[in-house]
Amino acid sequence: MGRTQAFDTDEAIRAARTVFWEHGYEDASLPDLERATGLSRSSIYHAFGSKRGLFDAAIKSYLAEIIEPRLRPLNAPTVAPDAVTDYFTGLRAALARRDSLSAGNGCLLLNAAGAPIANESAVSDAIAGYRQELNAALSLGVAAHKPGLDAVARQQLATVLTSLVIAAMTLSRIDNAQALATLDTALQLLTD
Amino acid sequence: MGRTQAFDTDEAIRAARTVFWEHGYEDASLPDLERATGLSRSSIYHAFGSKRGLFDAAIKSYLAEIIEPRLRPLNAPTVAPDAVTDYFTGLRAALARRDSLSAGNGCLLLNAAGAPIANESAVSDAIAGYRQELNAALSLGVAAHKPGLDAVARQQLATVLTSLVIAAMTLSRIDNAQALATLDTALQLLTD
DNA sequence: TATATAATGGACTGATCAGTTCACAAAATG
DNA sequence: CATTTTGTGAACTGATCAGTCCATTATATA
Repeated sequence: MGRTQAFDTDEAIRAARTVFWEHGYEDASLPDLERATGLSRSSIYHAFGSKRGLFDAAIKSYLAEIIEPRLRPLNAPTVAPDAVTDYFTGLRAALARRDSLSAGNGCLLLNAAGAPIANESAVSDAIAGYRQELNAALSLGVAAHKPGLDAVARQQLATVLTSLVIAAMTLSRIDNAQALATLDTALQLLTD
Repeated sequence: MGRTQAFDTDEAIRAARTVFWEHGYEDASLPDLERATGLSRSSIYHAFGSKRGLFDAAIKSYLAEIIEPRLRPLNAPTVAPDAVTDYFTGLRAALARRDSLSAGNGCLLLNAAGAPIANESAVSDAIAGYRQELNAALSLGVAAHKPGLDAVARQQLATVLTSLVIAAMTLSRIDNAQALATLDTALQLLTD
């Protein structure tokens, strides 16, 4: 029996995820990733096969640990009436904390949407899937928050809210105030 | 008196603009730019100083030739009631033409928002300014389309429409159908 | 403790990057 | 037609890139 792996795989992925989040895929260099993970190049290649393999793992980690927890109340068996507004106030708070990764770097997935890596179908599928899931979750949240709405109006509002999220995350890097104002608009729409 | 410049500067910028639009700033290589413009490296550096200088020129060209013409009816001294809906049907048509640069590559500026080049303040200022102008123009269009709306509701609708545009452009690379559906939602909101 | 197994660090590869330099070609004036 | 001014292409520079490879180190078992 040989030695066992010294580092924690998930921890390494989290460290790499932060690098990709801050720099994007193409601008994240292997020295950057080595530094952040504390692993040497050969260990990275042994464990993940390639930079792409590590990025794919980072995407899965991002979905599971960043996106999914925030959407969980909206996907619960019974959805609280305030779950949608809670989602937006929570996201707003994250963007308002100027030192947070979300405030400074927006969304790992959406940032990739405009980059060359988005030409890889595995990546673009992940982004498109994320948008779909966000929309579906917000639609459930809207249904719980405004039970009187018919299906068409509910879907329309869900699409609007989804787009407000996407726009806010896109803008957060560029203009924090505009990003916060965008989320405030979402909250206004829900309290009208 | 020496010889005069043989190539058309604006034409060269347009060619470079297409390269940046398709590849983004960091992934557009100088050989790519040489090929597209038909200029040699030294001519590019002589005329534009650097890759960044050429990119800045491409941004200005994009704003002047792509963005501004589409917003012009919304910024006219008197705005037609249908100017907003025309804006969205026009943008939708561009995204529906699958071979168009917008359909395949979204927005040159918004793509840059998630890239490392967005850390340059000149670039992020241009993107933030574009979003502001889009919002202001759409607000004027909303005012002409729904004169009865009070200022708060008008600004709220303008922010929603702005975000729908941003989301649609962000998605166009990834999922054309979702991008078109996003713009359809904008048209629904305006005809309600 | 001997041995097998796997993690690891560092040197290396070939490609590509943005940017520089320079000798030469082209054209507008006198 | 000679001279001056400037545009231009190709070769070059040093840095950095992702990825490979191998000798060495560490550790879990028998």
